[in-house]
Amino acid sequence: MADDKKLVEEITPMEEDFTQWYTDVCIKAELVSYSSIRGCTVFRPLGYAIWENIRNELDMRFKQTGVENVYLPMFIPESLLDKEKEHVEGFAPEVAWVTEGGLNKLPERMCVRPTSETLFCDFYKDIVHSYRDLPKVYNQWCSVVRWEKNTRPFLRTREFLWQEGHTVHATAEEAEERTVQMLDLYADFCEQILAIPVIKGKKTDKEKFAGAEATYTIEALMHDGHALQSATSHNFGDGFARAFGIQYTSKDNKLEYVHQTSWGFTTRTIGAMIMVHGDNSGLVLPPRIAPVQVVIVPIRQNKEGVLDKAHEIAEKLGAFSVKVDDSDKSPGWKFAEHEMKGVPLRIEIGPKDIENNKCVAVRRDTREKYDISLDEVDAEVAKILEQMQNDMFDRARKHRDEHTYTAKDYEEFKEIINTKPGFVKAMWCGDQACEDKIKADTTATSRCMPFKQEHISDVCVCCGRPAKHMVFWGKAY
RNA sequence: CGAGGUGUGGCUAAGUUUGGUAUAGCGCUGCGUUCGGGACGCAGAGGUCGCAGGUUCAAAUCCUGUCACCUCGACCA
Repeated sequence: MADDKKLVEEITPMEEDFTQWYTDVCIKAELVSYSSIRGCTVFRPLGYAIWENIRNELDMRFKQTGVENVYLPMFIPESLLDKEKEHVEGFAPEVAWVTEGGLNKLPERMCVRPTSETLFCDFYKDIVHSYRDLPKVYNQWCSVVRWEKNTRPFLRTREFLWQEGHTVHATAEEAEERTVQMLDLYADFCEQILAIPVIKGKKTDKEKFAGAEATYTIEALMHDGHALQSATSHNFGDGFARAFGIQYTSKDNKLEYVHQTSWGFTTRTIGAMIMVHGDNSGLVLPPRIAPVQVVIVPIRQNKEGVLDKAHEIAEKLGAFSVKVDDSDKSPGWKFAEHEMKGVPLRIEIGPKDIENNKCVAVRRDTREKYDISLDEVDAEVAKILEQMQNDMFDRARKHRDEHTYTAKDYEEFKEIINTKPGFVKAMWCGDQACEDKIKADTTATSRCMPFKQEHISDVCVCCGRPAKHMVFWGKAY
């Protein structure tokens, strides 16, 4: 009983206080630490390793679609940021400015990039001249700074890591194709690797990116029923091209403006992963993204042969990322520790097992135990991890579906949004006034107009006028 | 920026009302015994009580000022 008490003291149960649970997991699983820089966190090895795995997998997928990586400066002169009106208005409230260099005041202040559209545009205007120069499909991995007032680990920090892809194309069709292609790529990645089911759709004008013609998004539902935008892909049309003068000569010798896109995926999605899969013992990592997939805990490790056997098993599991925990902590301590850190599979090996030529494997998500013969440990582990990955996705999808409701009229809408955490599907007339009213009345926002439209009713859930779109609504992070 | 709250070893706190040797638990170091769900014994290390003034024989404690951080709102990946 005393042991149980200690366990619950470590992490606040999510039923009690989801926000506190989330913070506890981030800190106690050693994903991040608060730093002495307000609003910025330190990525500790586990947190950064997750990001590295995300980056490696995404980068590989990008490159398969023709993406090339570049790196642009982190400073943007004010005059450059000012060139696209909507864009600068969208970002102005949250940029950090550099006003001095060395001992001298700068002639023009520069911001630390909050996003790099303007820099890419400034660059593209110099290197794009002919239709032969197109398309350019560039991406950069970097950090950006947005001077947020309220911050939370992963979800909102003043500096965060991301990738930002910026492309230029000859035609509007090609740009649109790329925008959707990258959204699909993000969605597949989230579902296959992070085991997070997502809704693909288009943002309303109110919610779209500052300066974009259209913004596409993938939206996920967290365990507490809040929505989280997990990646976005924007089609800029030729708006930025006109502001920055990015023109090329076409095959028939006409001067044309390029069409552009940008798309981004951030460390925020690590927060999504925590909030979709985690439980009261801590983090639960999908096997395909876990930095350590299998941890081997020797029992009575000082006894002759036990550690050797543990390392022997690790060697047999060479196809996976395996760690033998031979620290001098007690086995019980190790169990709790690795559960907190979300290691998908634990293998226990002790003298009794060695006698029987077996080991015990325990799944992190269900705590299901398996007796595995040492002769087929690699095949069995592969099977369990595969099953776990699939089960995690299925569970998350089931949770989302069970927390997705439909509303036909405003009373029903308000009732659901205020009492049942989750998505609400409802029709919308297309007028921003209704979005504003809904937000004022309920704090819910339009998450997206899903590609898979459904007909729920003929009229807008808010004003009763003829409906144009079915919208996913929800309270968002 | 608006409203609340908190600053005492690495962490969590007690002590502040009523001034009088700086406390506890966890963690950390060493040695030994343990080991199938957060083990135990013994011995140690570690703090100018957020900062600056002031009152006093004496300040973590009282007074003045200041800084930092947290939570909740409005804004946002």
